[in-house]
Formats: sequence, C-alpha cells, structure tokens
Amino acid sequence: MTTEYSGSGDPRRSIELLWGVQERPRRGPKPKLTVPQIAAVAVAVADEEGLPALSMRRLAEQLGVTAMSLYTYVPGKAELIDLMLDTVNGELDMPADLPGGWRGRLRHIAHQNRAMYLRHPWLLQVATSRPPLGPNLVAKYDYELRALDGIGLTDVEMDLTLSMINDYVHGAARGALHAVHVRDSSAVTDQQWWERAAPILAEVLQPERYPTATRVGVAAGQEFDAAYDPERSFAYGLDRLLDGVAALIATREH
Amino acid sequence: MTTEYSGSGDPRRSIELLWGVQERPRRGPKPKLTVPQIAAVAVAVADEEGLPALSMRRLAEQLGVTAMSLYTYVPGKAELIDLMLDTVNGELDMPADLPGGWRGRLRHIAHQNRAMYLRHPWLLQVATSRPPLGPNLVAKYDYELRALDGIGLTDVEMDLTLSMINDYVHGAARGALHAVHVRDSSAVTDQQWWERAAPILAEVLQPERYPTATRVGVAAGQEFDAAYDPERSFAYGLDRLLDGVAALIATREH
DNA sequence: CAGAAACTCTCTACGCTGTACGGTATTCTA
DNA sequence: TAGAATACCGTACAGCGTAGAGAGTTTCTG
Repeated sequence: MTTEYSGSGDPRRSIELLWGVQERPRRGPKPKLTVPQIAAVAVAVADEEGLPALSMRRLAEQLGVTAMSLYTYVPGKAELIDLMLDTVNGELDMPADLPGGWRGRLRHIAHQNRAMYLRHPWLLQVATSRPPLGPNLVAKYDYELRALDGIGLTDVEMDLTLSMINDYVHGAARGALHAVHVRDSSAVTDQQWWERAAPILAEVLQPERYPTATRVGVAAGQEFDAAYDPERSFAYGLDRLLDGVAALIATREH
Repeated sequence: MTTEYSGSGDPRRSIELLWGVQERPRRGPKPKLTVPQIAAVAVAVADEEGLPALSMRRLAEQLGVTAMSLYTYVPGKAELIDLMLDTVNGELDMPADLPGGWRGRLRHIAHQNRAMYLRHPWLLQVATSRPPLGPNLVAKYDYELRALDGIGLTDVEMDLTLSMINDYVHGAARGALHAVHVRDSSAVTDQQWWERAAPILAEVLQPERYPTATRVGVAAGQEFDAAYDPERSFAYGLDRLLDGVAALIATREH
C-alpha cells in the first residue's frame, strides 16, 4: 500500500516513449512486445483488478514474459503509468461540430471526461506530480480549448474556465465512483458494512447535536436511496457551473 | 507503490475507534500511547515526508515502539488512515457568524477546505471507498450545510450544492498542488525536468497541429509564468460557481 | 563469411512493505 | 496471592519495484 506516482524519470526518455519516437533498432532479437501493447494491457489489468493489482510481475505474466523484461520497454513503473494516462486520454471522441453552442460543447467535454474516469477508476488514484504531456493529452487540450474559442472570453479566461470544468469533473467523478462502489459491491461486504455500521452510528451520533446534517442527510437519503443517481448530482453541478460561465459571458456582450 | 485505502475493516471497530468509545480497560500494562496521539504523529509524518514514507515501521519508530505494537491500538493501516482523515477534518475553524451572507459563508468553506488540502497533500491520494464517518467529519458536514440553510434552496439542493463546491475544491486543490510542486521543488530536479523536457517537446510538438492549445498555452504561460498564482485560478472558478448558485436562487425569489 | 556489437530476455537477489503468530512482561480482579 | 487480561516485541512470510549479471538472438562491420 503506497501511492502510484507518474513521471519521475528522465524527461527525454519519457517524452520519447510517449510520442513513440524510437529509431528502429537494428541489432538484437526482435522484441516480442510493443510499448502501446504493454500500455493497453496495463490499462486492462488496472480496469479489471484495480491499481494495487497492477504489479510488474502481474503485468508481465499477462504478457507472457518475465517482470524484468518489461524494463527493456519502459524505464520503470512511473513511466508506465504515464503511458497508461496518455492511452486512456486517446479514447475520447472529439466531434468537430456539436449542437447547442458553447454550452453543448462544454457539456460534451464534461461528460466525456467523466465517462473516462468511470471507465478507468484508477485514474483518480494516480498522483500526477508532473503532467505526462503525451500526444493524446495535448490533442485533448487543444480540442477542449476550441470549444471555448470565440465566445467572448480572453485566452486566459479560456484556460481558467477549462481548468474549472475539469477540476469539477474530477471531483464529481470521485464522488460518483464512491457511490457506485458502495451500492454495486455485490461482494456484499459493503452492504453488510453499512448494515452493521448503521446501528452503531445511530448510538453514537445524536441527531440533536447535528440538526441540519440530520435533516438534510435524511432528505437526501430519501430522495436518492432507492435509486441514487450520481448522474443527477453531476447534472446539477454542471448546470450551476455553466450558468456561472454564462453570467460572465453576458457581461462581455452588452 | 500501491494505493492507500481507507475503511476496509470491521465497521464496529472502525466507528468505535473514530468516536473514541473505548471502555477503560482494567487489566494489563498501561498503554504507552493513545489513539489520537498515534493519528497526530501519522499526520505529521505524512505531511512532512509524504504518504509513501508513512509505513507502520516508520511511524512506530517515531513513536518509540515497534511496528507490531501499533496493532494493539489500530486494526490495520486502513483504519489508521481513517483516523488521520477525521483528525485533519477537525482542524478547520467554523465561526458561527460570517459577513457577506451565503456567498461569504460558502467562500469561507471553500477556502477552508482548500487550505486543508494544501496543508495535507496526502489527502488527495487516499482513496476513500467508504466515508470515515468520524465526529469531526460529521460536525463539518453539519456546519457546511448550515451555511446553505434558509437561502431559498430545498434540502436536496443544499446537499447537491455542497457536494458541488466540495468536488470543485478537491479538483482545484489537486491542480494547485501540482503547480506548487512543479515550481517550488528546490530539489532542482523538477526545474531541470522542464528545462530538459522543453526542447524535446518543442521538437515533437508542432504548433500548427495544435493552434488553439499553443496560443492559449502561451497566453496562460505569460500571464502566470513569473508569478503563477493558483489562488487566482481558484478565485476565478469559485466566482463562476457562486454565480451559478446565485442564478438558481434568483429563480426562487421573484 | 566471421566476429563483434547491440539488443532482448531471464534468473537471482536486496531492501522494503503490511501483518500473522507466538512469547513475555505487566497489571488488575477474584 | 493465583489467574486472567492486556501491551509489547521478535520473528517470519508473501509480495513489491528493480539492480545486476548472464544467456541467447539478430544484425552490422571488416
């Protein structure tokens, strides 16, 4: 149990890896694998079994080689995670034209990013101390900025607005995954956890000390309990956020 | 390198730990330590040396005991992290009255939470699969909801709005920490990283392929470079967000 | 065409992690 | 004062990332 870090090795090597600028090696046996293949399998393992299960040995086994032979492709695990990050950022579809003006475009971007987090929950667990500036990430940044271009914002405001949306999406995805995890765990353990925790909590948590929390918690619970819908929470937050952007744009128009 | 998880043990034990409901044991030697003391030292270690450095052995050493003796206080590392989470959530100051109406109150909450993340960067790295419902977390939830009470929102909307703000703060703190880390690393390695990465990136990243990204990236870079101010980015996002809430409230008033 | 060089891959090994287990010392209860 | 309960420690195990040395394969060079 530690934390996965991204990007801590030689920058030249990292960027060459991400952009795939390898001169075709001449001598030596032909490689069994390719870097994108390794990244793809690593993503699959992390998706299915979680980030802690993604060890070099586990990944190597999946690829039919030994752990150490992975190090001929990738300098270390940190760089591997960089590759995984750029890989999943290449999955988003980026249509050139979208209905609904800037609001529709931003909505699309927000939902795309959210979907990416939900598809790859481990994304929320990698600490990007430096951005892995791979081709897919750069392409995505460009696409997302274009959605904000020419609607009355300055260049700096465009950047700020995009950051704001992506920050919110990240946080919201975190909340949604948490909720989904709690509900879906057919491993029963989670449900059991709550069932066992509830009476003890009730014993220790006096409603009169936390009146607002109790009232709202109950209201939110009743609203969501049977069919808690993280989508709705996300839609609410995104609507507020876009309204805020609209208010700013309005000050530029008159 | 794996990922720290919170809350995976026996719920009864976890909640008893968090709320400190231990009957005074009668027999046996007196404990050298207390649970809050252990949690406090663990927080200090994680603050100063990062979450990966917080091993049971390291923590025990700091406390003058062996690793295994910690297990008489805490069932495992996951529960320890739960305790750490609740501990830092008890540091926030929660004044009863604040100027500036609901906007001022929400601003205070957002800044408090952000400050907490900046003080304890490891918070962004713990994957809370279940919320550690300790006394401090519950108190905070209650306080934050009160800031939203009686301003024209329904109970469910209050909960949604609070989630939205907290989600955004989490994401924004993540971005800010990233930026701070890149700039402040007097360990030189980070600066060197960029210095070495820049020419290679320039070689591989053709501006004509990513016109918007290049233009805005340059603009944002110039604006921020000499004195990048994550505070400003945060202030911008928070303002947009509060404007969005204001727009909703306005529809309720007329 | 032979030899060297470059490359891939494997084996072994080190220090680290969380923690299960068993033993010992201490303190309170009966 | 005997026995039970508790706190603490030493050892041990499986797993981690990866350093280093060596074996095997391919291709370029002379």
